[in-house]
Amino acid sequence: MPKGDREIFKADIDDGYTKIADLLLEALAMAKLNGVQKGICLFIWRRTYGWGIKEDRIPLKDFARACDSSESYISKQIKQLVHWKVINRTSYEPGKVPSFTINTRVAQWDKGCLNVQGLNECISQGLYKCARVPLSDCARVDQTSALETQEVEPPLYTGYRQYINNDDDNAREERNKIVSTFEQEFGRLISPTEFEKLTAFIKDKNGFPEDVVCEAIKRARLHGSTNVSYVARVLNNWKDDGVINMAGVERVDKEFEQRKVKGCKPKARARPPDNGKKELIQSLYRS
DNA sequence: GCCACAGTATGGACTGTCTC
DNA sequence: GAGACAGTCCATACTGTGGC
Repeated sequence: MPKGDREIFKADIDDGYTKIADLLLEALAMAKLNGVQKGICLFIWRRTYGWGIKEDRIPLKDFARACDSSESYISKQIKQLVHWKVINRTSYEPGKVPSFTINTRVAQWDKGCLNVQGLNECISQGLYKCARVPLSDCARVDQTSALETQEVEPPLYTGYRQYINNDDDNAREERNKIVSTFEQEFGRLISPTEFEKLTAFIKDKNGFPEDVVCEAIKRARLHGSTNVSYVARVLNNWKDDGVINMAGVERVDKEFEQRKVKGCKPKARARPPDNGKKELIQSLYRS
């Protein structure tokens, strides 16, 4: 419920908030950018992550108003930020409004604007850890708990960050496939928790190949669900049916069609016990 | 096809602020 | 006071789009 605090310009997360990865905040704080350049970054965050999308078409006019600057100066600063790889201009045709995204791969930001080594040292030295016990939940927004499901604890987020920063080609390809499928189908960014839940199906001893996980995401979307629990249910059902790859998925589909033609009732699915969710979480921590 | 308009890109002159 | 830097303003060029 909106508190109406916006009317008196008192910020409150009940009136809306934007989920930003800590690493981006830490990098922006350290980046040697001028005021307008930081304003441009913040405005892109607001226009993209603030609405759960990866990129948005933003005209110079909007930037100029949001940053209280002129369009010509904004144009110059955007060019500089694109050159530094802090932001990406994903589509640009003269005469058309371009699309922008933030480059989440902070290591790619130009050395001229960010001391990556220094940032890494600050993180490892615990500079960004809160020195005091938080006064309330509002005083400390923990993205992994307050803004996500309450069942998740920091180790998952650490794993996610390590994964996001992983430069290994295979891992990057796997991440791209799952993350891009998720975000394309569900039209929103994947959260660390959701990411861990899905990759757990791959990391498992008898895990699925990633194309099966991607297929499950697409099935969920087809059935009107954008919930990762639905995806997990689909994958668990396939596991019960002995599916190990895409050929298995096709086999299960054919069997389903045949049962439908014969007029048989669909196979009853065993509902997981109430503690199933708890076990899933525990298994995530074990892996 | 022509024209007006919308939108971005760029360059240069200028001003204001800060530091040494 | 000089120099560096951030930022503004203006003019111009270019391209796409839509109306006639």
